[in-house]
Amino acid sequence: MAYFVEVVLPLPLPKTFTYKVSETEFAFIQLGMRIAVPFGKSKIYTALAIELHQKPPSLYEAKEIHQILDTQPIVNQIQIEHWQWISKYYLCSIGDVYRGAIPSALLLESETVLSQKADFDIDNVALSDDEYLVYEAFKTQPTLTLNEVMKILNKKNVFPVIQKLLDKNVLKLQEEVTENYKPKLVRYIRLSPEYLTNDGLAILLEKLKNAEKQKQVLLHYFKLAAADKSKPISVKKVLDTASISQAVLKAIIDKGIFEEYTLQQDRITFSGVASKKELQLSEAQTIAQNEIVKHFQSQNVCLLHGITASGKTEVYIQTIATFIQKGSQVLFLVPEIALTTQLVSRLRTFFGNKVAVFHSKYNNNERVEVWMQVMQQSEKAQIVIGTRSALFLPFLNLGLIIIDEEHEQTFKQVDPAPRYHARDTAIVLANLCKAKVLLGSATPSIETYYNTQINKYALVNLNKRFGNVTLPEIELVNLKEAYFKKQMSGHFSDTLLEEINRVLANGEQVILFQNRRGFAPVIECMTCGHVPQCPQCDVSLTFHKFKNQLRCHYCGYAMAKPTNCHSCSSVELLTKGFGTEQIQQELIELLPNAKIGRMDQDTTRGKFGFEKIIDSFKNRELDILVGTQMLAKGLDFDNVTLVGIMNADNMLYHPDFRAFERSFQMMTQVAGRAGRAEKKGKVIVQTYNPNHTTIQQVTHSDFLGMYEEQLYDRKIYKYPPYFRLIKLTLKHKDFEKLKEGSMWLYTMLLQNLNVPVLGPEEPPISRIRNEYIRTILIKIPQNQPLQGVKEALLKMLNSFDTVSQFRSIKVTLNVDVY
DNA sequence: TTCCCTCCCCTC
DNA sequence: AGGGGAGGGAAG
Repeated sequence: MAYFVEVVLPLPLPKTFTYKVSETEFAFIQLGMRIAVPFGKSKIYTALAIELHQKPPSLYEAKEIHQILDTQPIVNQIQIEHWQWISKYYLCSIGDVYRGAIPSALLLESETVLSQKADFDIDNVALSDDEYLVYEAFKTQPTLTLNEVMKILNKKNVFPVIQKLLDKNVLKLQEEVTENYKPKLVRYIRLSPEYLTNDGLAILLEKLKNAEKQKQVLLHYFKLAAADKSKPISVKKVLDTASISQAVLKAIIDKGIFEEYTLQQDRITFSGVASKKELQLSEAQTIAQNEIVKHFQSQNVCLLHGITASGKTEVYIQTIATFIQKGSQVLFLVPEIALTTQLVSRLRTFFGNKVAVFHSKYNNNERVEVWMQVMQQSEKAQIVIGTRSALFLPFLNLGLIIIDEEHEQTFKQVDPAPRYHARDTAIVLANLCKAKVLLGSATPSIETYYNTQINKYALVNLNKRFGNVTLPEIELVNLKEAYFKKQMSGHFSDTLLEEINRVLANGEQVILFQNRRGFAPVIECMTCGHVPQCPQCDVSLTFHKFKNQLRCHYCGYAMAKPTNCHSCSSVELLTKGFGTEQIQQELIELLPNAKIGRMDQDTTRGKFGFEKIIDSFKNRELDILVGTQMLAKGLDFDNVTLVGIMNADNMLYHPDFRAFERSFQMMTQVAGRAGRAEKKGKVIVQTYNPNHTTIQQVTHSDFLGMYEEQLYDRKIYKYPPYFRLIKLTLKHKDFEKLKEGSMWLYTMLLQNLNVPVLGPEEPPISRIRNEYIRTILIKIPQNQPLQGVKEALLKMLNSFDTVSQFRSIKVTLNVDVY
């Protein structure tokens, strides 16, 4: 009887693959275990077992597996089902999902490594020519890979030679697959047991009479031990907190006074202790929380629409508590890593050590640790706070998923596949786990709000700001008028400057919002109008003042800032537009006494870059914080009473059906940073279009007005929630071929799909890294079966692939493009 | 993704 | 003729 295992490979391949296993292996393997398999000529991949069967494949001979890597499944059945849904819905391969879902430390690397046996004696053995060549190679290097052997022997099939060398005891095979994950070991010291008594102590002091430095170590150790009796004392801590050298410590350990020992440590630890503080909900919060609980009896998804600073977090915490009591796991998704820090400390105040964090800035080993804790349903990871990828953790007992700032576009993955939306994918996961989903936002997305209106999701409103702080007053400044009347200094209107001065004089803080990083986007020649372009992409180069460079944000191309125009040699070059860097620069000149910080992608690189800026602003080391949209995301600053939006218009006129919705969300969110705690806030919006409906809606906090208006537009212009969108992106180096191919595909789709198809369109950036780009947009009406259209689409793409001249055009699919 | 094969172009 | 690079197909 033959036995087989069906596996998923971490590659973008549409199929699963069949491997042969022995009867013992067949009995041992459980679905969800990792299995190393040979694939292709020489590579070994970490595959995942998803089916066991006894049907021999008819068209080929199945290869044997290489090795079973686990003793327990590391992926559960719910996950596999979830992945299959993702792959089907978002039109990608399950291998893509697998690769994106698993921490890469669990995907082992393969490389067959040969090394020479130490005890081999050449005189006793006769070697053939080939064998001798391999033997010789070890004189120049300690190890050889299979590929290197192939090169040395200049042939493909080197296995017979290697086998002979193994038989003749010339070489050995090293472990081909190495586990990447390494537990972290920490060195600790403790006093040797014989000195633990009072007598012992006296002897000890006597012993160290002449070793002043070592006595210091001892005393310091006692001090640390007294500070926290239960905590072990690490070598690092001793060295860090006292001026003691490694050598002194080593000496005292060598004397037998201290013992050294190591413990495996969790990489992710939190300082500070949980104070089981009672949560005080306001009346409005209590009502909202009760409503949520009530809705969860009949519905699986509930939207908490709470205005900025209404205290949604307290409601979340209270809701989490009800699930924690039942012993369920809770997943808390946030749009940005940056938001985890504040949130973690708040949640830990109530749930102590039950809170774990998972996001992409964690390194591989840290991620594996959280993965394992979730898998073992460890208490340490009963609540997981994470960004979208935390959805893929191996939950088995998930009770609740919270998605904070539900409207954020960062929940949608753009590249690489799987291009999933975390909110929608979470709802599917919750269904598989029989869990509930709580969405929260001050500015819900049109789609989500629509779903509450058709009773697909429940809706709970929270309309009062916490502590009854009133909403900030919003003042519009007409830029056109201000420039005309010369009431501007640089990019600052007099109104804004006056307010900044007033607020600073009160000892309060200011946030300035400019949704563009860098100094100035482009450099233009005053004489001929020439703007330097990227040689590989269809974009203007961005000026970065700090490095005095022109850079392409798409391919990374960089050049020194030219001193004269490359087109006409004029030296009159002018910067156009402005970013956060320039705002900061102007402020320094306008307000030389103010301390000004900047928060954008450029200043928040690194693991703790973000925290540093946030903390110094919180601690009032900074008076003014200039930043991009990062500022808009649920951060709490209790001393900010003024928010300035430098230019409301550049968001408004994005060529995107969501432009108004997004502008509303962003401005409302930024405005919400003003006036927390007891202080009333003020917001100043500088714009060329003070009468624009969206800006008026922001000014009057008119979410419903925005919703109704946008919904109407969406219906008329065929956009979500009335139509589902699939965007096809076609890329090729040859402009003509791409043009022809995209037209061909467009025509095919239009004729066969029976739904609106737009395109083929040249996107605003029509060339990146020397590849031309075209897009096609498919709009699927609500009443049309989605899967049917998707299947037809895949069929069209298949026939596109059979046309030989188009085959080399790369097509990517983005379902529910955001 | 990786590898191998084929085809084509360029150089010797 | 031979080497090198690009493009296409297959992998169990």
